[in-house]
Amino acid sequence: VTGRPAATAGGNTRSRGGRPRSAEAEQAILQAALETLGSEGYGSFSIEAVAARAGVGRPTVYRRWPSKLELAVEAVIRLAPPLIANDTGNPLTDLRTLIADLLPELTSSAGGRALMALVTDPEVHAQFARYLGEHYLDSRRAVLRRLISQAVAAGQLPPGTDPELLIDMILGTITYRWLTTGMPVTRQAAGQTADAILALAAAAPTDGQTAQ
Amino acid sequence: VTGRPAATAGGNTRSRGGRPRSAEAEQAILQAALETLGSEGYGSFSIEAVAARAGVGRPTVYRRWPSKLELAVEAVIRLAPPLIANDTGNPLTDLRTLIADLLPELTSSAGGRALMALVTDPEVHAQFARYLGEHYLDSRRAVLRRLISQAVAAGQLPPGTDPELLIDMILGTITYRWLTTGMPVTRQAAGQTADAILALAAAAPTDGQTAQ
Amino acid sequence: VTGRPAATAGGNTRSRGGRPRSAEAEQAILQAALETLGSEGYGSFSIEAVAARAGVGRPTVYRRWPSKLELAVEAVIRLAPPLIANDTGNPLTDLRTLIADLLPELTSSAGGRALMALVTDPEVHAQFARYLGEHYLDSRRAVLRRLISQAVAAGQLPPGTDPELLIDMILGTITYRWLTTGMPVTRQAAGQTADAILALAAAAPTDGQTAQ
Amino acid sequence: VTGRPAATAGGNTRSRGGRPRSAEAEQAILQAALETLGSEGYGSFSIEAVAARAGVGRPTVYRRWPSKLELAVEAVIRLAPPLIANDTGNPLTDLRTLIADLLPELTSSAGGRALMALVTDPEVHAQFARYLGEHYLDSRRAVLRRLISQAVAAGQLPPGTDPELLIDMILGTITYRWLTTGMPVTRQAAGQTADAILALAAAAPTDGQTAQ
DNA sequence: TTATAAACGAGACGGTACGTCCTGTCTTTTA
DNA sequence: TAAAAGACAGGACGTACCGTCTCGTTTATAA
Repeated sequence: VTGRPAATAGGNTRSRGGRPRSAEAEQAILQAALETLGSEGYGSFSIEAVAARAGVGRPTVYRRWPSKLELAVEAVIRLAPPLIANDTGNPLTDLRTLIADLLPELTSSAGGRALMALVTDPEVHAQFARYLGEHYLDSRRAVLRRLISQAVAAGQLPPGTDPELLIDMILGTITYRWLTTGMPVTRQAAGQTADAILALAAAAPTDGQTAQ
Repeated sequence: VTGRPAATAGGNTRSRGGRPRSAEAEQAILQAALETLGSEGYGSFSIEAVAARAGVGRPTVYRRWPSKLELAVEAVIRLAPPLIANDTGNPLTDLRTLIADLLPELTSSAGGRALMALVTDPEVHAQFARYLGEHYLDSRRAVLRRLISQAVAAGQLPPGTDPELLIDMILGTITYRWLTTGMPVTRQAAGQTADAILALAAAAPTDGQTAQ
Repeated sequence: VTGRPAATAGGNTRSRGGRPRSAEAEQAILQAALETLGSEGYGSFSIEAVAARAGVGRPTVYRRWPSKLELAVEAVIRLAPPLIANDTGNPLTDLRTLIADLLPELTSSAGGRALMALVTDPEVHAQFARYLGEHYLDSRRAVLRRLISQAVAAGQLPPGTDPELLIDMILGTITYRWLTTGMPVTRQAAGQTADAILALAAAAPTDGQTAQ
Repeated sequence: VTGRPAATAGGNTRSRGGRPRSAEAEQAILQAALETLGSEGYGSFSIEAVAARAGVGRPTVYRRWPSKLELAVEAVIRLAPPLIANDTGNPLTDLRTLIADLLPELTSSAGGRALMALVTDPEVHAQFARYLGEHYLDSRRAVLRRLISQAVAAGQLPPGTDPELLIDMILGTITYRWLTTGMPVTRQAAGQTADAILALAAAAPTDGQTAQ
């Protein structure tokens, strides 16, 4: 893998004549892939099944994505809904609410479970962590980072707060609990954990360096 | 799955006659499974390959473990080395050192990567989170919990410290970073992250409730 | 194969001490073998199935018969009913009746089909033709041969009649038809064919040599 | 079995798209099957071995023939050489020569033994007797039937001769002897038996009915 | 317009692994 | 010391997908 997994998209390299690739087929494949991922999991996710569900020949899939891994990544990224924060005027509350909403949805919905399957799969992560970061995670972290900055500016978090560490702590802790206990992530549990971590961050000494 | 995945001998149920199962075969299978997991990853981990590497017939594997999932879990659990903490007299330092040693090894060694593959696989975690917890994770958490209690007793951490939350925060944060960045976990990075989180925990107000 | 396939029977070789072989087991195995042969055919005839049906361990079968071939032969031979001719005073009629009765039973009953499976299996026949002849076929041919001799003595068949050829012609023709058409052998069809061949034999010139 | 065992292309049914089946693969499989049948016998005849010998994937075999039985039948039928009679002007001699040549070859050559294995296997015969007859045996019987008709026309055999019975008698007798004695069928033995039976048939009274 | 080039669905190709069944051998306990 | 029970290494079974490769058809651009 070269860092850019799919030989798809672009659209600009319409080199010479011939029938162009069908946008309908592409959409149907991605949709079918996401549904299959959500219902079967990544382990039982087969190109054969995706092609069949999309009503498409197998080579039509391979023409676009060289392996089921690339396909799965693309499906999740392209079809994921954007992350949007409320704006109540209280950034810390907004952050807390966002987390409490995000994590349950991420660990239970079809697309969310598909994404978690990809993020937590060791083979995927070795090859696609950077790609996933650039095309998916970074933009979502930016939302959280902005809320944290606003909270610092509003005096709700100390000036020395490391936003990256705080993001990883909140998401990492909840995810880790989900992984190791297998219990579903409820809004309440996610909110409580976020609260506890934010409380710790808020109590950090102003002059101290929490930085890593 | 019934919570105890393998029908692999409590050893006591030698009900009636018949040749007993070969302990050598069992050991060879587990060893081969662990090596295969480490070198190939869980995705390309096949019972066929394990049986061949162990010099054993395929049915001999199936007799003990009904699927590759059960086999992989068992191999990791049974062959994992115990978690042992130093005792320098400073529990916080011991904890920091343990984390700085544990995580790099966990995310790079053969057995460690196999374990991470299992813990982070969504299908595994759904079926085996409880089993993994009881047979593997709980005993290891206990070591960390003990160190935290000692640190609280020594006044290094405030009395209200929630040990479970602290453990999840440290392990979760580092694991999450590893998963989302794909970068190897170095001793230094793990140590720094542990330091930062422990500093936050140490700075928490004594009378406040960090509890969840 | 040594000509005497089974290390069984005898009963006299109770050489040294120890638990004697169970006659019940032996009988149960032979009976189970015959039933299995009749219902499944020689192709799907497995030692495993025979042992299970007989309520016996697999090694108990192997201890007596080294392969399923030996077992099948033994089962057919030991459990086959004797061939008994009527005696109406007319040897040709007796012969005709015997054939008309024998062949349908041979090609439809459990034991009969088992025997046919053995006789007509090319691998069996190569290894066991002599053994089968000595222990089974020869004694049955003798009955037919006696009837033919009586018919010759009674002037119903010419003096030059070759009894062996006549037997092979009658049995061979009917068997061959059964094999190549797959149609069940009825009493009527067997009788008609026997009649036609006996008529040919009866019409042979007295002084001529039919001999082979 | 539907009477036509293989879904193996009348060749005309190229209904809808898709890569057509490889004629090379088909030929290689049939050839390999015939060789394996001849050298191993039907009992040890495995699809696995055939596929390997043909240099073909196992599913490629199963795609054409649902079981080893269908494959074996097809291999024998499709690759069998045609039966061709001499024409010396004396039909009875031609018939006698044909039999004396045919039977030894049938019971000793690779393809011949394969065919005998199929014809004499009780499971095969129950399912494929009609199919074998229509696609193989009938055309070969026609050659013999023609010779017999010529012999009748030439006065060498009586007018009432039943050609079917005569064919079954000759082939059945020789085959039966081969099966029950296990001795190889020599030209001489086959010729002598044919002579004896033809002599009986020739001596039948002209006005009598030998018919069945 | 008419080639031409490429995508399309369909499906066969050589393979690999699956999980099951049976083979013939070997232990172990029970009688 | 044989019997029953059952595990052993091995190997074939028939199935499901893999990723690649023809096919015959369809569809746009380029000549």
